[in-house]
Amino acid sequence: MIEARHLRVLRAVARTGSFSAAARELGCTQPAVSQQMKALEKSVATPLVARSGKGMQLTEAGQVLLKHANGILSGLSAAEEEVAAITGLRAGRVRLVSFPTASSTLVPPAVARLRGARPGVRVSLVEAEPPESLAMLRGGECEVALAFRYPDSHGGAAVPAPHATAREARAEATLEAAASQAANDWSDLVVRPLLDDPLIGLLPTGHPLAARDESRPVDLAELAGEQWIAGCPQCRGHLVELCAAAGFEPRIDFATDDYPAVVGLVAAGLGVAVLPGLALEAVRHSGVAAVPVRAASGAPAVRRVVALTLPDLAEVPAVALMLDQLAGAAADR
Amino acid sequence: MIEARHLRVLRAVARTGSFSAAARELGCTQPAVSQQMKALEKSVATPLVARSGKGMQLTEAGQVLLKHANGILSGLSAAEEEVAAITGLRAGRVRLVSFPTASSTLVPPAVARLRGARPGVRVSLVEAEPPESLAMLRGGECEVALAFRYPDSHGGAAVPAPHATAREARAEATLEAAASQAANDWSDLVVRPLLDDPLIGLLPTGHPLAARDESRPVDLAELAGEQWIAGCPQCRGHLVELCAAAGFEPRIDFATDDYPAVVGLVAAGLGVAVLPGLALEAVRHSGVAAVPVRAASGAPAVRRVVALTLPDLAEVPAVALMLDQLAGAAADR
DNA sequence: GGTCGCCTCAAAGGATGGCTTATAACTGAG
DNA sequence: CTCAGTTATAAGCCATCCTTTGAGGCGACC
Repeated sequence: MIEARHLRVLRAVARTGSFSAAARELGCTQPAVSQQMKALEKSVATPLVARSGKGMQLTEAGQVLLKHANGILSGLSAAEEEVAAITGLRAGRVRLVSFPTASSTLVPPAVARLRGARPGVRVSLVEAEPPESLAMLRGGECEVALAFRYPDSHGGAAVPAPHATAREARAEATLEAAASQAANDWSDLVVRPLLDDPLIGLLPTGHPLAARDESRPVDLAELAGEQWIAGCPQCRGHLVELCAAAGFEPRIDFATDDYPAVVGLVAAGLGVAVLPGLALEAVRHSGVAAVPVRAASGAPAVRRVVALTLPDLAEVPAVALMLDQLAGAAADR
Repeated sequence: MIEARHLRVLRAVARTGSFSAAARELGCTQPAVSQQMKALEKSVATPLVARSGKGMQLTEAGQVLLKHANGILSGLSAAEEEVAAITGLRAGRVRLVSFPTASSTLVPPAVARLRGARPGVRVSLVEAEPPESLAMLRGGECEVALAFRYPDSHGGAAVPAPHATAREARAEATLEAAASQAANDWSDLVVRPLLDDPLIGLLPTGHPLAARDESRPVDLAELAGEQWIAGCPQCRGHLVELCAAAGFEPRIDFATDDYPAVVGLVAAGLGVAVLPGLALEAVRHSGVAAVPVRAASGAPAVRRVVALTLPDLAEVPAVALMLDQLAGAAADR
């Protein structure tokens, strides 16, 4: 088997016309060159250099090999160069999958900053909700997935506790999570927390609680008797959990993942709603009152927005930079 | 530094989609593949494969490297193929340098046989006299040189005695040979004897010795009183030596390396000549009598025709085959 | 839920190969 | 003949590579 190292030596020998000079050019000793040439001649089973006293010439086989060596070695250095361009952020690609509210709020400034700092890095964006986006990440269809989860819910721990082995972590997750939520197991992923997105209660402007100071949180229990308008299926599930913790079951008459529709329904006085803060940012919410919501525990209800990637991909500079820019954009709000 | 071995592993991994399958394809164990991939990732300083549970995908850097790997490895195998074609005598080239009388007698059948047996081997022929042809051989301008020497002359031993070191051989040669004949030192070459070319005396048909049985040799001393027509400078020098050994100095009135001219001069009765048998084969020699010549020692006078090559080149199949065919052609006469 | 088969990784041992230093030999020039 | 430059060889050191062995993770199947 011919090795690239052999061809480098052959080229140096051919260029300099001497083993010693080739050794100096290659930064090694002359016997090393001599041995490499001998190894190469053995691997092709034919002499490559012919010596006669002073001078040395390549045999025909040597010339043929040298001709190929030039092309092969230049191809090799081109490959190194191209890879170096990717690692050096002069080139590369990051495919991002985001859920809708993040792609209209967090993603644009992060992508803009990345493109400004590293114009060579191409960023593409696809929208998908968390269960599907994780499948895309694990399936190699993207490098970074934005997702969210509700802390202390059955979706899994936001910050997984350290475990001696993944087996233990898995066993623990099995214990505390339902089988149907195995898709929410992020133990095999790199989780980069971005921000805790506060849940905002939407009330019709005429609602009694809307008259209070808007900065003063509303306890979920205060809305026990209301009619509810729910968002996406996952948000709806979480809402039910939160309300159960607060001691009641919400009466949900409308459910839609179209946030402007939710706002419109609330404004029309058809019920109250709880939406993520990010969702509210992208929607005009005139005609409704927005107030922070406190969970049963007394802490503000939030959903945790995170960026996810595969452990291997976390080492890729462009991916790490994307994560950094997303974290920066999240910190800026 | 990326090595070809790394790329072979990468390609196998990409093709099979699994380290184990790649190991089976490569004929080694799976940890070997794992280590090679790790080494490659270290050498390019970026991850190349991303694993997520079941599947594995190449990272962008991995895809870039794979794209180049295909070209590089195919170039590598093309190089091996082409070199193998040369060593396997399906291709290759032998540049032959010959002195004129051999190129018209020995060379044509030898080349014809070689081309018949190995049509892929290209043979080229250039004519040059021995001192120059040896310089061409040592200078890499040809692979095989045909030359001749006169045994027991000062040109050097026809079959060099074995020496412990080339230094000793050189010292010996220095002792017994004049400095001007250093160019005839063949101790650094591979010498393949082809044939002993008998020297033929040419006499005018009216010459008294021409009337004898043509198969009966003529002693050189019998021609002591003749006028002489000499051939090429080297032949002329040797003639003088032979005559000196026989006890006389030839009277040389004409000297030309044009053998037909020599024959013509002899036929015209302007003198006698001694020509190599090979030279006579290519020249019409009507009008002259050709008789074998015996030297002062009583043995037939001959010149030894040999094929020379460099030790390294003697290992090249095409060169070795050329030498064999030349020896065969010489043996056939 | 448990077992089985497949895949991957990690660690340790042995073997191979590369590089280096040191030495000897050869060539050409002065 | 001596000197400078080059190449080949041998011995020792070290890195690398490959293997074996064991463990853990994952999906499939019972």
